[in-house]
Amino acid sequence: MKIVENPKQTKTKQYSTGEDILIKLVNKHPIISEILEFRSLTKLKSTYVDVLPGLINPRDGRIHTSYNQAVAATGRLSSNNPNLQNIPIRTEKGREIRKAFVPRNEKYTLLSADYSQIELRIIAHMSQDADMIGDFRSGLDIHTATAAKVYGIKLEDVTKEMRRNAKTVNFGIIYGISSFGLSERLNIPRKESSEIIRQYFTKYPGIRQFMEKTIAFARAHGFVETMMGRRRYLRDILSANATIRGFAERNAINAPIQGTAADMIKIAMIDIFQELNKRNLKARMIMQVHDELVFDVPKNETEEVKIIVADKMKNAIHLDVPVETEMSIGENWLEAH
DNA sequence: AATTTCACG
DNA sequence: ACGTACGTGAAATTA
Repeated sequence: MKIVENPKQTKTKQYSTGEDILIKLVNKHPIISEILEFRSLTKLKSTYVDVLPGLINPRDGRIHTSYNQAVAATGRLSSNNPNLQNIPIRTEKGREIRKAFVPRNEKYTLLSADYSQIELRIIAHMSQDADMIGDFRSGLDIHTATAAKVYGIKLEDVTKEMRRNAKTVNFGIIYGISSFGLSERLNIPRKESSEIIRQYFTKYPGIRQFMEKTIAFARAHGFVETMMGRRRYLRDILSANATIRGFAERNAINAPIQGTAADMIKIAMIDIFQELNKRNLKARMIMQVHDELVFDVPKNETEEVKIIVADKMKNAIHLDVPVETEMSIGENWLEAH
């Protein structure tokens, strides 16, 4: 429609119309926001609403997924046929879909338990960064603490926008951030994003050292490891092509963190399974969504199961920072979350 | 069959 | 000069 100077194109020379691109064009033409709304609604309809009812098993009236243990390179599970690890939650209409996931009958309730900021806690532990460990130990809201450090202000002076930016930065750290990537996500100039990253590494020097050490290890050995010794091999870590090498370096940083979180929840799942059996409880672990476990629990077992789940999740792998979980129950998956 | 987009953590 | 945040799976579109 010629509403932008240099339209971004995909590698096959088509005009990019992904959400990130369109959002930047919302003010250029009234059609843009209509397209975005249409896209989000048709996504929900075609992927979930039109499909899931047909997948109900007539034998038991329930939907069954498969969990793959040897697909994700980091050690995470993946879920398919259908994927129950990407059920909507972020939009209002999406949340209606999540409400359809309910306990087996009226005597049962759904219990959801999830780890709080587990990957950041793991990077704090693995890097042994004194400041980040201190922030977690003092029970501070980590994104607020990061904002105060990066902007050089007091905790109480952190605005919502600053906290939101710091949260984006913290996520970026886990993924192997670049100033370009951060500038795109925060919609700020490269100069500003570079400055934020520079400040971040000044305040959390252990994090930078951990990243450098991890990449050096990958160069020397050709793989990186989680705390439990799970390896990810990185064949491109010595590539002469900077782009390809950059991907491998970000994988080197991310895999030990994401992979350790995967190890942790898997250990918790084994321990919980055994404990439920040992106590002859009727509660059943029915789903895993990377940092969350969902249980179908007889209402009279809820208090006992909550204690077991919290204990096994928190104590699966010891970290030098607290490991915290959030849990709640509900008449559907949205309420329980 | 490959690519693009978008749902989730 | 170049490309650019990690991990998935499913549906629609393109070639």
